[in-house]
Amino acid sequence: MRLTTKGRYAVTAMLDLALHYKEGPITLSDISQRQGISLSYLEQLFSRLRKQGLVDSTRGPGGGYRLSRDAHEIPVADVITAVDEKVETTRCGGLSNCQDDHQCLTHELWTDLSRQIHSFLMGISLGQLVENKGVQEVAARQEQGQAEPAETKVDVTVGSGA
Amino acid sequence: MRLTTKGRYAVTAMLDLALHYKEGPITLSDISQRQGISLSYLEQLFSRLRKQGLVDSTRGPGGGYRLSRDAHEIPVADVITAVDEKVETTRCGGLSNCQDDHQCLTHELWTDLSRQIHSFLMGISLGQLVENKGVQEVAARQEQGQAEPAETKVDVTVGSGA
DNA sequence: AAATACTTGACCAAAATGCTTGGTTTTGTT
DNA sequence: AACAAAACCAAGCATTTTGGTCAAGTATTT
Repeated sequence: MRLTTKGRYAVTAMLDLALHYKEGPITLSDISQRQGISLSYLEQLFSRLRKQGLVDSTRGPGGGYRLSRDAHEIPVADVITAVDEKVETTRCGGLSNCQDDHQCLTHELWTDLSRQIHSFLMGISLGQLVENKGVQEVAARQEQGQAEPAETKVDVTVGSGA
Repeated sequence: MRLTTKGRYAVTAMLDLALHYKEGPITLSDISQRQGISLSYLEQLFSRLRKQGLVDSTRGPGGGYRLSRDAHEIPVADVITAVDEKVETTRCGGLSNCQDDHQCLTHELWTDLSRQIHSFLMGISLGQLVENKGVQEVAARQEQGQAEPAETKVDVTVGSGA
């Protein structure tokens, strides 16, 4: 599980898509302007995202991209793994290159961690991010504006709030 | 929070250090041979790790590196952030470059996620990884060898096994 | 037909990666 | 004192990845 700027671009673009879900197909030009990502780089990213079935595309005038399913059904992990090709160059992958136990063991420790990170990101959907932030926005507006009924307060702390 | 191969090398090396904690100072040559990482690359990484106070060094013959504190006191997040320089080129970081709400909002969504990942990795220590794997090793040996009392069976599935 | 907008592929400069080389210091050992 | 083992340091280099440009398509709607 890698997490580079490339993945960030992809997640950002997908979040943009989630935010404008109701407006029908969104063009890459729109995303490019709103998020400050070059159009052609977006094209590369969305080529991958489409092949992974995360987005649907509509061609022709009025066309664009749409999330293939509800934002809550799209884990962040899927977006990230879609854009960076799996070149998981594990040193002792195919070959039995590990003489002593140590190399294999440490390697396993890493993959163990990697697996944990992956399943953590599988548990976070685009929908959750949007919702969390949406709730926060509303809460902030309520605090600034006037004290609305505080029943809508929701615990949105997913991590441990560092 | 980035998560690249560079961070992986660092974590792997630190895990190696944790595993051989009792043997006194560990030389980079040892780590290089065991983990298959080039010596000079290790030097670069450990320069950062030392400056961040994660390891102590001893020079001269018989010298080497040691974890500066117990492996349980070293979160994985610290190791990773130590080695990749913070070039967090946030587009609308210092400048008020965000015209419309959308750009800022999506940006916030990303940093929100990034924060969650960071705090998640703050919750995992090198010691935990070693311990988890240690338990697994023991369990595996018990299964392979002979049916020992099954009370020692422990659920070590931390992720969801993706 | 024409405009729109996705698709594909080649290509490219800049940056990061992982490593090499060649030192210098420090320090224990002989 | 001489030597060797190790940490330290810095310049440079080949490769890959990033992020992007350019150009030539193809499909769809108006």
